[in-house]
Amino acid sequence: MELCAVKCINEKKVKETVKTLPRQKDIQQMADIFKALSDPSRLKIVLALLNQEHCVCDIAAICNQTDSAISHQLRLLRTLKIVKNRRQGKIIYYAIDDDHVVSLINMSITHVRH
Amino acid sequence: MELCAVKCINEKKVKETVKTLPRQKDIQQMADIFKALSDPSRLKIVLALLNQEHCVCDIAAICNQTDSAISHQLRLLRTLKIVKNRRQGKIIYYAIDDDHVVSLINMSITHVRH
DNA sequence: TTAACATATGAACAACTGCTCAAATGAAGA
DNA sequence: TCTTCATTTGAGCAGTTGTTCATATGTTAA
Repeated sequence: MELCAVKCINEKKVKETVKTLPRQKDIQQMADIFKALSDPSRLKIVLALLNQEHCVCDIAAICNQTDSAISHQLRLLRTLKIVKNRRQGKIIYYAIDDDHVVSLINMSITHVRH
Repeated sequence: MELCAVKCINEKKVKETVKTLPRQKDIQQMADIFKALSDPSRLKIVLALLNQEHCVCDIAAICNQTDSAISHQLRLLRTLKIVKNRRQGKIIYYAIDDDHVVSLINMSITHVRH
């Protein structure tokens, strides 16, 4: 049914730029990583693990949150393969599992510090 | 009223890591930048502007969205100083205004491409 | 003026997010 | 076995987010 058609101001520029865009799938994947780091409490968890591995209840202490809240966030981070865990008896230790995320965070730290 | 106290497993590690954390204000600011890039349609806008400046309705064409939706997103990106705009008659051109964000995005592009 | 056009804005709303609470796992020691 | 402890899970919810729609603003040309 296509109506309208005449609307876009600079069709040439539009086509040029469209060519340079990543595939939608890749854009989604990039957004997913950024989203994982977009919540302050979740970012704080990742920042904490940047220093060294920690068990869930230590992370909760560091972040001033309940174990449950932390566990929910860790699950999300695990799904995105940003963190990994290992069990040692009753305790489960979490650590960073993605070097690219480390780079992203370090870059954003230097950004904040001008 | 402080109760509990005995709970944390490794108080030494906790204190160590707490020392390494950025200030809460900085964590919030980092999260804000990541949040700006965490929505696929907003990220697509920034990716488009990475190539060259565009007017609102061109961006809408590139992103397959209404002018209004794009305008709302651009306002948010402007508030965060990620994009800037200049007027030329009726038309308003938007462009990237933050080099750090460019670096972040380029890094995440190489990430997605392994 | 007036009309046409590009963009911005505000309200409304469905979808999503992060937290809490209660209950379930699963491992270790008594 | 039973109990304790660290962690996980699911439901429920308040708060937030992205979009749409209708309307407003501001610029240009007639």
